[in-house]
Formats: sequence, structure tokens, C-alpha cells
Amino acid sequence: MAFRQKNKKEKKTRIVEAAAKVFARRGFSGTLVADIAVEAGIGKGTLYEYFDSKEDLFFAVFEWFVQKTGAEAKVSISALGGSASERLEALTESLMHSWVELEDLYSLVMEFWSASASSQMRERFKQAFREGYGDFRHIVSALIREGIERGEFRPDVDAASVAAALVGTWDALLLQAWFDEAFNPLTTAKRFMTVLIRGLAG
Amino acid sequence: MAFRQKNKKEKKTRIVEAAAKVFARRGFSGTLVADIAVEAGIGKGTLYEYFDSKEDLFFAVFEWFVQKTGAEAKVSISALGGSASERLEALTESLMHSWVELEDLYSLVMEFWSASASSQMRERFKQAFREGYGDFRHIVSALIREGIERGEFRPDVDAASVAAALVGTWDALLLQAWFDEAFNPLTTAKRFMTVLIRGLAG
Amino acid sequence: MAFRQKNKKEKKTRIVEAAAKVFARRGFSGTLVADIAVEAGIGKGTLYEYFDSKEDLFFAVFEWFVQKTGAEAKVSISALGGSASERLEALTESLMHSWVELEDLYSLVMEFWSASASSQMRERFKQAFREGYGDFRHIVSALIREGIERGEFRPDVDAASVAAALVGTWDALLLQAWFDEAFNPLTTAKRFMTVLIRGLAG
Amino acid sequence: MAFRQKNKKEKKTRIVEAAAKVFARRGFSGTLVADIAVEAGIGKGTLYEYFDSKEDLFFAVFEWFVQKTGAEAKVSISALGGSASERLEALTESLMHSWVELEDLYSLVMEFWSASASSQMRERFKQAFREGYGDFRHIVSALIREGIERGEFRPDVDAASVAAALVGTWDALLLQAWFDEAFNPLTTAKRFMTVLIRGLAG
DNA sequence: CATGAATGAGGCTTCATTCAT
DNA sequence: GATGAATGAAGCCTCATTCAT
Repeated sequence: MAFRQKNKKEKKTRIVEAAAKVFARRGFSGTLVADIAVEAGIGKGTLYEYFDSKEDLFFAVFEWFVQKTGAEAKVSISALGGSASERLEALTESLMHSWVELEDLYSLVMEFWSASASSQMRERFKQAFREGYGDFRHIVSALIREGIERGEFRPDVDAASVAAALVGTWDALLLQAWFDEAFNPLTTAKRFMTVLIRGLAG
Repeated sequence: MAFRQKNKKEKKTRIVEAAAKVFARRGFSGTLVADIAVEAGIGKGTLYEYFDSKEDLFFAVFEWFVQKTGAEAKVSISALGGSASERLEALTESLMHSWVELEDLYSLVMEFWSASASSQMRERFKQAFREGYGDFRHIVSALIREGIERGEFRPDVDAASVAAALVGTWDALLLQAWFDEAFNPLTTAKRFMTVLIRGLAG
Repeated sequence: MAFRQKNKKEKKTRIVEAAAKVFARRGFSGTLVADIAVEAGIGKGTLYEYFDSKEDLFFAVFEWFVQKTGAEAKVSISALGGSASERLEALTESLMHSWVELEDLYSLVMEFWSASASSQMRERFKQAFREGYGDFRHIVSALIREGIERGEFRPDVDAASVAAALVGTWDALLLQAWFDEAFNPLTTAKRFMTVLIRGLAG
Repeated sequence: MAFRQKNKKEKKTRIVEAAAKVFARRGFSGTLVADIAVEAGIGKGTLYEYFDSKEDLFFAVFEWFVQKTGAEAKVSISALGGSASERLEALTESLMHSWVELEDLYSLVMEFWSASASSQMRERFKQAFREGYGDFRHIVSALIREGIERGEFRPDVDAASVAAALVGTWDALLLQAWFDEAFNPLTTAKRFMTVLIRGLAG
């Protein structure tokens, strides 16, 4: 039974991953449940053994994506050492690197935004985004505050505001990379961070 | 005939504005053509005298939106005087202020992103975004470069990178305001700009 | 516009009549909405301009049927003259005659019963049946009471009970005719009424 | 092996009884095979070891029901003594009493009617009903003829017609009780029988 | 020009049945 | 024998688009 459970969970994940691919390719509305089934290599009806509806599955993809990317970010942060500046720079680099492996799935992010704006699941999504952004802002804010306490950054810096803006900046750089293949988010981010950190250090 | 043209154009705009409202409320997929017709106070069939399809109308809304917001931004910029720092700060303020009147329509932005990610019109949208971002980056970049030339900002600042990041930051702050009513984009932006400008000035 | 309205109502009735035929042939579950559309000579989607769902249409068929048969019964009754006995006999005859033109649609009755027993519309149906039976019992009861008052029937007859039983008997005779082609409801009813009326007259 | 057979038969009956409950609650179409399995406390697949299809099982429920109620009726009749009138009255009472224990399953009757009207098994059902009604009419007819022969009832009474009507009346009274909780089939039947028997005795 | 009734392709979901374990 | 996960045919309903008025 324990084995069974594991299989069931694994299969659920397999379906979610297949769905992620298709949703990324065609968007929520453009995706047919049948396409997901094909991608997952299962029958159409089997999907409904694991998820109640297309929307449910989409939300599961969202959670999977948040988990996946959030986990990476957290790993990066906890693995960091050195001064606050160094850690901010390393974090930036790590996030911009994630772009490479995220590229194929990045359009999912737009679908999630869109869903949070107008789908019937809007509240579920909005809340999750709010929380996700909140968490991340919190982490970055703590990092900056640590820099202030260490005397590395100026005491009059408003950590919360900088954190909020910075988190947004990272996101927006990936967004621009999505729109424009010629855009290099990593280089851009690094050069920008040099300026910002100088501003923090005063 | 000139008169007719004008009437026709006005009506077209009225439809686009009505459509914008409904698309903002319900998203592209969630919007019924019939709803738009009701909002515009015309018959469903009449829509098709002015637009070839729902997608066409949506793209017209997009163009209208870009025009509208772009025009505002350009007005702000051209009206600015003073040092580069002052102008950057004024621009920030002006953009964050636009939030107030944009709030109701902001979810359109997400729909546009989503459309650029997966709709059948994706290329049309992607290109427009690329160009829009490009234009805006260009303007901000020029502003920063001016600051460098005036000796206000450090010569080693990479204007293009800072511009790209900054444009993204503004966008992302509005996004966070959308998700989180408690979030104040104006204050956050101002405090952040203080730090950034210090970094630029070195 | 008045003309429009009339057309709309007529079309609605046409659809109901087409639906009645198909439901009678195949039952509620066995009927495809598409079949009804074909029978009505309209597109599948057009149905939904007139009815919200298959169930709604089915209930409309029910109401149409009740109206149709109820109207006949009422006409028969009001047209009757003579003694109470004569009127009871004439009513019996009229009802059993209705069998001839009802035969094709009679299976609808079973569908209605079934729907009142277990469909999601059960309460709507149950109530309608309760009311329909109640009305009819009332009419027959009044007829019997009139017979008592005229001295034609015994004063100790319980009009309500006899009416309830009689109304049921008529129904059940048609039911048996439905199951058994060899069964003649008219003759059976007449012979039975002779006995019953003798019992009433005492 | 004999033992096995018995177990198998018992289990089959258990399934049928479970199915009867569920069909009575939700009707044929509304019932899921899975629900029956749960009610019977077995696996869904196991059902198909005992019955070929949902329809088959439904017909088995029908046969079980006919057997069950028919057996009761026959017991009542054979146990009766006294004059024909007394026996008719006793039979009436016995049948109306059966209502109490049948109430929960009564909606099955409607499902059977409905099935005989339109399901794919319609002929099987129709025939069974025809036979069932026929048998019952026969028994009642014999009872009445006995009354005639004994000189208790008038010789000009058409026993077959009265029997057919009476059988229908009983049925229809239970039906009305089903629709209308306030309706008392026993009292109604008794008062009606007083009148009818007076008519028979003339 | 304007309309809205009519349309039917298309999609999500259900559920009886099968079959590998 | 027993099971329940997997299946896919089938059906209800939606809604962008057309076209006769």
C-alpha cells in the first residue's frame, strides 16, 4: 500500500509535468485536456481520476511550479556565504541562471498572471502570488537588514522597499528576456546590481 | 464622407473602450462577444462590421492601451526639467501615479502577456511588447546617459542595463500593487529610487 | 414586435411538440438533444435559445402535456349535462377515448413518473403531480357530491374517497392498455362504472 | 460445490438488494454502478462477476421485486376466508398495508414503468408487467366470480372488467400515496370498497 | 448600416465496462 | 474469485460567427 501510494503520487506528478508542458505551449484556454492526456501517455478519463477538472489541474501545475522555483531560490540563498553584497549578487546570478532551464516553461508565468486576473480561480491565484511575493520580499529584506546591521549598508536604507523593488526587478528582467531573445538578463542584472549595491553601501 | 469616416472611427473607439472594460473584468477567454456588445450599447452583429473577429478586437484594445499609456509616459518625460536625478524621480512618481487611473484596466496587461505567450496572435503581441519595452528602455537610457554626460552620474554606469532594470522595476511594482491592495507602489518606488540614484551618482 | 412574440411562442411550442415525440420514443435518458433538434428541424444550438437545459425542456413537455390533457378533461366535464351518473359515465367515456390519440405519447407519462421519483427535478414533478391529481379529484368529488345532494347517490358515500379511487382507476386502466394491446380500456371502464354507480346509488 | 453455489446465490441476492436500494433512491440513470458496489460492500469489478451489465442487474432487481411483492399478495389471498366481500375487503387492506414496508422501494415501480416505456429492455419489462397484471387480474376475477356463483354478487357483473379496474385502483392509490404524504390509501380504499361491493352485490 | 436569431463545431466531463494484478 | 485503476465513447452545452431582414 505504501508502494501504491508512492506510485499514485508519482503518476500525479507525471501528469502535472506533462500538463505544464502543454499549458506552457498553448496556454490554458488553448490547451485541450485530450492533449495533456496524450502528452502524459494516459487516457483522457484517467486525468479525472487524479484531478477534478482542467482548472484543478492547472492550479496543481501552478503549485508545482511555485514549489520548484521557490525551492531553487531557497537553496541558493541558504547556500550563500560572505558579505551581504556578495550574497545579493550571488542570489541575482542564481536567479538569472534559472532562466536557462525555465525558458520553456516561462510562458506559464504569464498564464498564471492571467489566471489571477480574470479566471474563475482568480482568488486562489492572487492569494498564492501575494504570499509568494511576500515570502520572497521577506527573505531579501532580511538579507538587506543584515547588511545594515553589519554596517555594510547605510542605516537609512528602507530595506522593505528595496526588497520589494528588487524582487520585482528580477522578475521583470526575465519577462523582458522572454519577449526579446536578444536580451541578456544575467549581464543586465549584474551591471544593475553594481549600481544598486553602491547605492545601498552609500 | 469625411463626416462618415469620423463617425465610424468614433464608434470604433467606443467599441474598443467598451471591450477594454469587459476584457479587463473577465479576461479574453471569459469575455463573451455578446457582453462587449451590451457594454458598447450595440448589437452583436454590429461588432463584426467594425472588427473581423474577437481576436482582432482584442488586439485593437491592446493597441489602444499601448497608445494611451505610452502617450501619458511620453508627456511626463517631455515635460520634465531639472537634473537627471530629478527627472528620474519625477518620472517614477508620474508612472506610479498612473496606477490610480489604471487600476481598473491593469488586469488587461496580464491578458496581453498571456496572449503574447500562447494565443494565436502571439507573434503580433510579442513584437509589440518587444518594441514597447525597447522604446521605453531607450528613453530612460538616454536620460541616464545625459546624467553621465553632465557629470551627474558616474561614467562607468551601464546606462542600458540600468534602464532595462528600472523599466522592469516600475512594471513589477505596479504588478505587486495589483496583487496586494496593501502594497503602496509610490512610496516603495520613491525610497528605492533614493538608493538607486545614490548608486548612479556614486 | 407583437408578431415577433407570437412567432417566438409558436416556435417554442413546435420545439416542445417535437421533443414530446422523441422523449416518448426514447425516454428522457435515451433521448439526445441532437435528436430533438433534428425532429424540430432546427439546429442543436437553437434549442438553447428557448430552453436552458434538456431537463428544462423536458419539464416544458410535461407542462404542455398536462395542459393538453387537462384541458380536454375540463372541456368534457363542462360540456356534460344530465344526471350525475350520466355525467360520470360520459366523463369516463371521454377519458378512455383520449387513449386513442394519446397512445403514442402515453409512455411520456411513465417518464414523468420516473422523473418525479428520482430525477433532479423530482420536486418540481412531484408537486405538479400532486396538484394535478388534487385538482382532478376535486372536480370528480364535486360531481359526486352533487349526485348526493340531488338524492341520486346515497348520503353516506364518501365522495372524496370515491373520487380519489376513481381518478386512479382511470389512470390505471390506461396504463394497462399501454402494457397490453389486447386490453380494451373503454369497455372495461364502462362495465366497471355500471357496478360502481349502482354502489353509489345504493 | 453445492455450498459454493449457495454462497454465490446469496451474494447475488445481496447485490440485488443493495442495487434495489440505490435504484430506488436515484433511479436507473442516476445510479452509478460504483454506488451499488459501495452499498453492497464489494468492489466495482465484482459486480460484473455476477451480472453482465447495469441493465441486467436492473432487470434482476425487477424480478426480485415482482417475486417479493407477488409472494406477499398470494400469501394474503390464500390465507383469506369468509365471504367474497370479506375476502375482497381483506385483500384490499392487506395490499394497502404493504405500503408501509414498500414506501422506500416504491419509486422502483416508476423506474420499472419507465424502463418498460423506453429502455432497451422495454420488451422484457412490458411482457413481465403484462403477465404480472394478468395474473393478478385473474386471481381477483376468480374471487369475484366465486362471489357470483355463491349468489353473493349479481350475475350480470362482468368479473373480468371489475377485476381489471380494481387491480388498477389499488395500484393508483399507492401511487397517490407516493406523491402525497397527506394521502391515506388505506382509509380511502376501504371507503371506496364499501361502495363498490354494494354495487357488486346490487 | 444595424440587428439578433440561428447555427454547429468543439470541448469538458461522465461513467459503464474491462483487465492486469 | 475479487479488485479498482484505466479507459474512451458519448453527450450536454457554449459561444464565435453568419446572414436574412
